[in-house]
Amino acid sequence: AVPLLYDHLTALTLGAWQSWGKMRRPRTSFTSEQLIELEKQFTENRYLSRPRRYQLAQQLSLTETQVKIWFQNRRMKSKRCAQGAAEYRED
Amino acid sequence: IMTLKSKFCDARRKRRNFTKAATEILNDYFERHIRNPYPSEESKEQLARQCNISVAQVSNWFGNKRIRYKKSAQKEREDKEVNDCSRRNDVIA
DNA sequence: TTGCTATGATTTACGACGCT
DNA sequence: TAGCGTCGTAAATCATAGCA
Repeated sequence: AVPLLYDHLTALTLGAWQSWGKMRRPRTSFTSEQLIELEKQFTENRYLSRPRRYQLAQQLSLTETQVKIWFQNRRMKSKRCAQGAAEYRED
Repeated sequence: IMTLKSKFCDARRKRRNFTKAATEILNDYFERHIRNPYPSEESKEQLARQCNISVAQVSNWFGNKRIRYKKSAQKEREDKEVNDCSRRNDVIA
């Protein structure tokens, strides 16, 4: 089988990721302003509608995909925290 | 970096290294499954019990181990290449 | 005590697969 | 088929533990 340690480095390198169409976006670090607003919106509603996603992306200068993925990751994080807390109570 | 809010609810702040015994168990599993170092959920649970750490910590450990193992292997290959080149240059000179 | 490197945890970005 | 959901992970980065 050998799922071969996924290698993006070979494909990536230098700022050439946009030209080849299907390359992974380099990991960017969101600003604290972006994070604060994303968190605020997340507490309002854990799921995004298309209009809200578009508006938030515009407002924060992120792509809609980045906002969508951020919410997906954020939901996973909140789930991890919840089950971590549950585990702790069982001790 | 490190904004006020995250400063207090970040587990990075209070981490401890795992015990030698735990690290040995994890490393042993990794070496024995070096061709496919992806433990199943059940294996993770077993390792977690043996090491007295959480399943999430086992996942973190394997994630870190895989990428760092790969990087060290890459670096070793690069170094070897450089060595080969300079050895060839020595012969030429 | 200081400065580095090792190490555990967290953060972006996807691939794979699910469901509608 | 499009498209958003979860799950598991790669890779980069963070924060600090721990050692020379």
